Amino acid sequence: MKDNLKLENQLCFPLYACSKEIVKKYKSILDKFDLTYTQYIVMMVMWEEKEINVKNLGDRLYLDSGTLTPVLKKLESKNFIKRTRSDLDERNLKLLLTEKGIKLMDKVQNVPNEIGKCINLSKDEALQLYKLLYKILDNKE
Amino acid sequence: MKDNLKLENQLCFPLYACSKEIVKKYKSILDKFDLTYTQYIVMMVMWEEKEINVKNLGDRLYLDSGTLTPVLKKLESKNFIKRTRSDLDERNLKLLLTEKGIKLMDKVQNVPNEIGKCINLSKDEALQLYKLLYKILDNKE
DNA sequence: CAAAATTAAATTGTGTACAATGTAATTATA
DNA sequence: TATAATTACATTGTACACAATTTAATTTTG
Repeated sequence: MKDNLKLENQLCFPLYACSKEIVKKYKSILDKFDLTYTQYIVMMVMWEEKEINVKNLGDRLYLDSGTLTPVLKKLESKNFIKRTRSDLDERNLKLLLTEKGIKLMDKVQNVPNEIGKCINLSKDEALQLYKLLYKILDNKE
Repeated sequence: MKDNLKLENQLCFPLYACSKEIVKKYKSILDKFDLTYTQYIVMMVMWEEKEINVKNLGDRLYLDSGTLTPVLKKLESKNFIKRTRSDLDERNLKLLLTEKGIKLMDKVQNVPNEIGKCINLSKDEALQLYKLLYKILDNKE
């Protein structure tokens, strides 16, 4: 058997496995805030943008409406966001933070720190990794 | 707003996004072999091991029986593997390659190469990334 | 040795992901 | 300006992914 099909020689497998393991870690941390990882990254964009439509949100998160629609409905049912159609263009769904959604930001302040503790990389290594990942991502557009 | 909750300052988000984008790329390449990405990495382990049980397969792939059972049934229905209980310990499900499963290895020889072309990293950068990812993974055990 | 504990898979329920398609609103064009 | 093309979002169908539970087989222990 040639080595090129061995799992240990793949670059993509550790990427896939690592992503899953870290999302799993997030789950254990986010549970107490009644958030999933996907809901959490949606909220991160909301805290930055205050107002955004599904299309632009999807562009930021590399997700499409098929994934986002149910997630956004869930976040609305939890009263973290509000969903209303734009007046200017009724195709656009305007996403807005609620009071509860704004308050959530304070509550999760320590999440990035907690996650950081689970990843045993030095500051320099983390930065290296960050740059390599964005180099791949930027190429895919 | 503090910067610690900005999406662009997270290390985990590009990991998550990158993983998804690459799996998507795999999908387009693996389609012609009637394989999904998950089925493909299961087959990679099978080609290496010839025979393995679900538990050990899951340890290799960071997947549990809840995920693997339906994937393995699918691979069996496509005649790539055979599933039989072990004689020595009936709790163990013995996974074996079929003739068709062995032949599949030749057909996908070029997949790693095709994927490589989608990732614009130098050999050195790819190795760096590989090491950083396994450093995180090894810590999670 | 019999009951308890452990182990391996399977099952169930929830939540993504994404391709493909559908629908309604808006924009471009003949 | 009516129709065609495009756009934004929702829906449908398929395939993971994982926590929690169940079931059956094996091992440990009192």
